[in-house]
Amino acid sequence: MKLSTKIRYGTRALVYIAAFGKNRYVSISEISEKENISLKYLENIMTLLKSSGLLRSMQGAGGGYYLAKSIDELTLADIMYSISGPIFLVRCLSEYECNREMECVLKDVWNDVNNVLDKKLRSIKLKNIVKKRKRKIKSFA
Amino acid sequence: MKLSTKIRYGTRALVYIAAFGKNRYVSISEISEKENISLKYLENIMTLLKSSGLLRSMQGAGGGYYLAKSIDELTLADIMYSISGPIFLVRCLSEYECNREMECVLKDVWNDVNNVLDKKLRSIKLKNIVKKRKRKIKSFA
DNA sequence: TAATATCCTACTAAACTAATAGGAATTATA
DNA sequence: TATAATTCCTATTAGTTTAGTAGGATATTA
Repeated sequence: MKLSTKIRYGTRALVYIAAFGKNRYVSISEISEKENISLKYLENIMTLLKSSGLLRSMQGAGGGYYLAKSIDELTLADIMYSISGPIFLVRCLSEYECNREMECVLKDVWNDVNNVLDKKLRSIKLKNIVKKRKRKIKSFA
Repeated sequence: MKLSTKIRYGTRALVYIAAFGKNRYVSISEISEKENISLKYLENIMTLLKSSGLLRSMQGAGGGYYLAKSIDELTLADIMYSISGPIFLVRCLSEYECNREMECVLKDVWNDVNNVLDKKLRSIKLKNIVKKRKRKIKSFA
């Protein structure tokens, strides 16, 4: 139940782009430097975020990444699912293969927990995080 | 974000004991057989549950395990924490070592998610699960 | 003393995580 | 038209974690 570095770094990258990438492309090298994340590793992560449609990109000098959707639309759930696939606490919630269904009550229980988690993740939008960030920076000024 | 087999098996074992272990010792071999879990592996798991105080045991022939607390008290959170240690989605929620606190807003965000998850897990008692189980078995009768 | 348990200490194969490496393709600009 | 800056693509790898296995010591009952 630990978040992977991919999810943590990926979220930071998206928050960075959301905060500093208005009307411009943000390069991996910039994010890597400012957020202190290995360039090459971040590359892998950006690829995931792009191929699941959260980011778009522009190649070549002056190029970089930009958000594919509005910051009011993108949620933590989107980010996590893009990077690690949909979250199912137990496999039987997605695939079928349990032969103990008669006796099994835990499926419903885990499903319940899963839903609570999912709902929470969906409720946290990139916009909220960026706002929070601005308030925080201000309070230090 | 998948539950480990230890957590899944451990939970099943506890539910089994809660359901069938009134006023008697339940052996690992019985649980192993009825729940289809490798005996030796289950042994490891039971040790974890015992050493964190959820189970007590009696050695020797006729011995086995029994709940150390009431089924009204034991929650999913207890079970998960006993097996895998306290759940912190990100390390900075437990240990100290982040040098980016000034800019970091994600700590609060993850903490928020963490709390929601924790609260949910604490709300699900072994008693609820056993009740659910009985209802289900009844409905098949 | 035999059978049935837990208890204890190790070992191991497979999968997953967190990177790293090298270069090809694309684009802006000097 | 070079050159620099960028994404894109394909691999490889070291380390960690997971899921399980193995063998025997110790305790208890009958």
